[in-house]
Amino acid sequence: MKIKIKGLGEFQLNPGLPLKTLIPEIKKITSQLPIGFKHNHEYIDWHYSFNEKDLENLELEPIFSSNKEALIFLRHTASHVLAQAVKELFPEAKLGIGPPTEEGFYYDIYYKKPFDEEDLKKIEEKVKEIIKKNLSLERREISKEEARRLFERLKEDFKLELIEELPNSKVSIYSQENFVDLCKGPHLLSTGEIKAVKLLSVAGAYWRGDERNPMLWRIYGTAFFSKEELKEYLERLEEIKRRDHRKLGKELELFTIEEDIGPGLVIWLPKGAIIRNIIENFWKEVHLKRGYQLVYTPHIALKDLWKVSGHLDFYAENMFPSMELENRAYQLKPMNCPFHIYVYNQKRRSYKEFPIRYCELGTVYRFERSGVLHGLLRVRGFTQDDAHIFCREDQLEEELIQVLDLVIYFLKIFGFSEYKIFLSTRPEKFVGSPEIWDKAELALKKALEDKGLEYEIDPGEGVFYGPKIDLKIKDVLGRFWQCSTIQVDFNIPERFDIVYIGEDNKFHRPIMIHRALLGSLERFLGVLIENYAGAFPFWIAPVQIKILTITDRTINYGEKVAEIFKKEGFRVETDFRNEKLNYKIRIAQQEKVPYMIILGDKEEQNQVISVRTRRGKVINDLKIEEFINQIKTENQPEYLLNESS
RNA sequence: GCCGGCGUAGCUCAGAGGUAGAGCACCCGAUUCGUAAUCGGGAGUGCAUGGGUUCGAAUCCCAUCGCCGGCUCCA
Repeated sequence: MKIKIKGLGEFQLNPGLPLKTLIPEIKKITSQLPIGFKHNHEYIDWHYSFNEKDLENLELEPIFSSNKEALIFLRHTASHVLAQAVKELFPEAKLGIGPPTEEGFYYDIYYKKPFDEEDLKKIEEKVKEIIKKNLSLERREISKEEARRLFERLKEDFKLELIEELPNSKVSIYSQENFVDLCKGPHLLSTGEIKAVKLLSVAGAYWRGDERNPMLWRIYGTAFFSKEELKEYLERLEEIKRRDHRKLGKELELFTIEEDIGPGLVIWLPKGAIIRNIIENFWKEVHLKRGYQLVYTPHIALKDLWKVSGHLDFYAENMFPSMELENRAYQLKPMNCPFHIYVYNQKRRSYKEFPIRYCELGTVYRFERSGVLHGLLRVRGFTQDDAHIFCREDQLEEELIQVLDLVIYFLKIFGFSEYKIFLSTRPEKFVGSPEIWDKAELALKKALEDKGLEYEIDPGEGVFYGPKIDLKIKDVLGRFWQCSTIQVDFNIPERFDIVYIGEDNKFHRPIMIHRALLGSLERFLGVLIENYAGAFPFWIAPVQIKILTITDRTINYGEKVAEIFKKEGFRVETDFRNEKLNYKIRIAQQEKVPYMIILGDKEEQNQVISVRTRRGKVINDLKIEEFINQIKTENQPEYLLNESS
């Protein structure tokens, strides 16, 4: 039978024989063997064999080591090597699952005691030994019955559980040396193809992610086709550590989370608060321009409000418990929506008024389990850049498009031009009828398609009152963060029975869109800190200019210059201390101040300034007005947008 | 919440049963020095909190709180 390989031609392959029997033949054509293949979105490795029926019209797409997908083969095999190493060192260990991931691979393994650093070291050595032996892998398809017997003999309880859930009557197993694992592949030809591997950490993980199940030990590692790539990856990890917003937040005095105040509760220090203030002002300005109306609402409300809204039925586990006063129960707000309903309800609404857009930087409190808190990215009190849009059904799509437009505008301003978009559909616990949900989901879909945005469906991940679009933004290091969310809601308007008078003089129910563009200011600022590595663009830098004197003689001139810049509205600090210039530059550099103005006798004589940027560029003898003009443009939020386009 | 690790001056960290230390920051003094750390001096912590073991605990044990890495969950 013939088999086609894209770009390499046709080959004679006998049914039942693995692809790797073709290697001598293929080597005649190319010196570079593919790592594996792809067919109809499925990965196929050299160990696959086909029957006659499979082979009809089969054309494989080769995957070479330069292709990102080749890493899946590599890392999957690396995880098997890891499992083999653990089994050799700890024969009683029981294997869970061991898949490749975005960045590497892991294997979940049950053992009577946790693996510590020492164990990890030993395991890594063993892994390297196994790689060095360059063991060939084998793939076999066996019946479920046979698999059951095999893994019973091996006492692999978790594998037995997996076998029972596999849909086909046959399952595949991969082996190397005396190690065998239930696995659908794909894998490398042999362990020696793993050129660089490193085990990174161990952590507990529930079997199948369910907290009712026993806990296994998850060993994380990563692997590459070359040592250089591994080195690059490890350097990237270092870079991530350097950019950690918790570390930078402390160093740059942006915010603090104090044990005495409470976990997940943020204090904005002056330097962080000014950034937040600048962003908030910009945000308000843009919203007012785009037809939103600004409102303010309280932080607590009577418990009954949350009964009506459905939060107490569907969201209670995320809410702080209520407090009683004068026989009435109050509730700290986890969302702003019910309040905006009351803004809407201030008067009888006409169809002519729509769309009505209320926005608020609303601070909400949500109870998050202690183990999930993480710096600014996951907190218990946060301020959403929230808005609720009330509109008619015929306006829904247009409004959604405008919201998408606005969110893309905001993200661009902050340097985020890439994102992943998810459409989250109806969850298990929901309010309203399935028909209404379908309608809402369709509206979101249409808006995305109108804008030509690609998206993935996230089944069952909607909020209890409606489906949503989430945007995950990609930062400079290629990591994704969820910030923006756009939600359609047909339900809460119904629960609060809000209406408007239509053209037909009858009551109608408006539709509500909930949306947060930056998400929460806390999380967004956390992401911003990491994205800019603390070196904020000029318009949001807490200190924009630092004035450094060379000797005490120029302090007077320094004060004069500082005054000029302050009067122009720039955020200026001075360092007139009796220290060497080098020292002052070093400090300003560490504070990541965009511009240092350096003043000595020469500058004073000519009434000019010397400027040093935080990137080390020096411009001597600048006229003050000239520099002011330059930084005035740079002080605009849209400055970077225009620069890059 | 669960699993593992950690918790020493404002910050970064050393000390691992014999009574607490370094660098930076801070205060004082000298120096007035042109693009990433000038020199000298001084003050400051009783080791997250509570309990226990011991002649003696920052060091060992237990509990609580918090943080870190994961699991689960989310803006």
